Amino acid sequence: MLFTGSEESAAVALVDCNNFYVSCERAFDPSLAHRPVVVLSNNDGCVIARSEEAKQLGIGMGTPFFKCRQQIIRYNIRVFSSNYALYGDMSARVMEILRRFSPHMEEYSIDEAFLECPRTPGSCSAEWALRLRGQVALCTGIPVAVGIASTKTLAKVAARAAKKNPGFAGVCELAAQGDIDSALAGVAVEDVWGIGRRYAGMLRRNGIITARDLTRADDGWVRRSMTVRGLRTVMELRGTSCFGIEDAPPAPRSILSSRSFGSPVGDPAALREALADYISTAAEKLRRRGMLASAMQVFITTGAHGAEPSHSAALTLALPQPLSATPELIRHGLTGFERLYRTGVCYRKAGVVLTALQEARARQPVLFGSSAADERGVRFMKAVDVINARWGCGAVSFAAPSKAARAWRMHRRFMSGRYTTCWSELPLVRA
DNA sequence: TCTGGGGTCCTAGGACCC
DNA sequence: TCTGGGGTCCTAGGACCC
Repeated sequence: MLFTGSEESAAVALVDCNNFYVSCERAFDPSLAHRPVVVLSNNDGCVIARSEEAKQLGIGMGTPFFKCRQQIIRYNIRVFSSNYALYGDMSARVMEILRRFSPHMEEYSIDEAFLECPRTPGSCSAEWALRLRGQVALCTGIPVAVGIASTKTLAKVAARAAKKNPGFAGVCELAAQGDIDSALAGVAVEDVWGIGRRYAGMLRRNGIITARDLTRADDGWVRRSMTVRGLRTVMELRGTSCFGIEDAPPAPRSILSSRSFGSPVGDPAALREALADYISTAAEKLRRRGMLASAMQVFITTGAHGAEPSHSAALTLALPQPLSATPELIRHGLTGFERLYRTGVCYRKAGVVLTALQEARARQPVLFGSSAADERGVRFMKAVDVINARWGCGAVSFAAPSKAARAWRMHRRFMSGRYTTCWSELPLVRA
């Protein structure tokens, strides 16, 4: 191999936590080892994480809970509601360890990170990956797979191979073209990163079945039928890097907070209460990012399931000035709600999206109105955030009072403890 | 009875401008 | 019948990700 200095691009590693949510539960409950375990989405709606044992029993990703309940009982599968306080904290611990292994790292999702492989003389990438894997396991108890290749998309393929082959010890490096080709021939086109259900169907109808077939497709055709994103994916599979490692994540462009209700809700007072709650959550996230929103979208929907006619309504509101204060955002949001709500309709879900975001620092002073009142508002919200950080979320909250039963609150019937983020729920160890 | 939530990017098409 | 051309900005919708 001829090295040509700057043209030689560094290898990319994808570190992927195995069955992350299940692994988090197992880290605090050793009795779950080697047993089938699943974790459910919000509202205990569908299966979003499965242990290997559960996968082998045929529990599919995304299966609604009510559809696999019989299987769960029959095979004595352990079930958990999703515990994001726990998973988020465990993720932060894993990421902190990974950061020690590379100067360039992108936190890609709650359970994945892309790292630039440091090129240390005399030490190969696979050894580096094994050390990294050992550290994460030692410090957090979370098993990870590592895939190494010249592009992110190929690193994804490598990580899959690392998980699938027990002989690989959780690490797979794809470097030689022959290895890459045979790996791609074994990957179905729908399993390629960036190819979803729609594109996969279209590709299959055109005789493109595997990732290897895709590398041989015509560029112009790919560009026309799958946009430039699709073409970039194809280039990446061929070894040309198109997606860089983004170590400084760009500021978010929108912030969303929404929930499906525990049970359908028709009472407008209860809907207002739910919406106010979601707006509070979104506003808190907004302030934590040091940002302001100039527009918000409110929506309510009956959902597409069941025989009843579905009704979805959404409204985008331009705010009079960039805001982050919860009470004002609630006031505007509820004004929007009044225009959306239809009497007699039972809704299943509501939410809010904050958009047209900007840095709070870059804020223009208000032309009309009092900046002193503004200042007071900012100090007030800061105080509320501090209290909630100290005493737990919801210690101080903004009410849109309702006498209605809290039917909209989500179901979480199988919740484990917040072992790492709440003093009263620390795990007990017996001698 | 019971089907998640939170994001990004890209394109097409319309409004609007000169 | 004919009815400019070129550009920007915005939004909705569709695709994707975990």
